[in-house]
Amino acid sequence: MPAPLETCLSDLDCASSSSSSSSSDLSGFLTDEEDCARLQQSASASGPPVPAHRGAPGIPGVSDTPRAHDDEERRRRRGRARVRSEALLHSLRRSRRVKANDRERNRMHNLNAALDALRSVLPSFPDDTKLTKIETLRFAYNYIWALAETLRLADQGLPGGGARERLLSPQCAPCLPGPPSPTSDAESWGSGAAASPCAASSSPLSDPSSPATSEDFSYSLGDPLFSFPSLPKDLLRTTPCFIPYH
DNA sequence: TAGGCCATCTGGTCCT
DNA sequence: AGGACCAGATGGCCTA
Repeated sequence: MPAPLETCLSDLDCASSSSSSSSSDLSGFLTDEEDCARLQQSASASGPPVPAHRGAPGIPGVSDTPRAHDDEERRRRRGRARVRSEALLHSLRRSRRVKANDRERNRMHNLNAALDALRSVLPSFPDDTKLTKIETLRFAYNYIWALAETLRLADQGLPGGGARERLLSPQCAPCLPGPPSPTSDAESWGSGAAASPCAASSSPLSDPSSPATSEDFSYSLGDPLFSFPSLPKDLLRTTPCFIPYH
């Protein structure tokens, strides 16, 4: 357990003078434990604060007296100790900052790994373009919505229920990994558009019954279909995702 | 070359 | 008290 910074500081404040035993190894960064150990060693080696020169009453201080010489020496030591203390304090702060940077870097790496995992379960793009972070999030949002909508329609006894048309429309195409499997009910997929804001604003494929081609999936990454709607959260839960934002 | 995206650093704030 | 989280700043790389 590293000693608190305040402890080190208070120790340093008490160190008005210091022996030469505490070398200041400022090259490289020290651990907190090392820093505090050194700081405390420095403080303990210096002893209690040296009282100010009281001088003998009636005897004016003269610089070349032995007492005045001692005072001068103490002042010099105090100055050197302070320089060392500040350097070590800087080193201590630097050390903690480096550790925090390392943790932050690691945290961001974990976040990126999670984003990669998310990309891996999303439909891949025709041109293999790697989605940016924001695109990944928007795409995932849309994709989840499209899948949920498909399930909802299926639960309503509308197998497909026009879902294929909607989902394969230029606006919704990125929400699906590809055309339905050959074993799926092609007829049910091909007919009738469900009443949804998505369907209302989408234009179906020229031939909905045919497998979607890469051209069917053509879109630009900057397309508004990837946008989050700028709507309140509660509205987001019930509103299809394809609301452009500008 | 401007603009977008990204990684990293940094200091502040919140949480355990 | 220390770590997690967050947002701003900065600089590098890439592309239209």
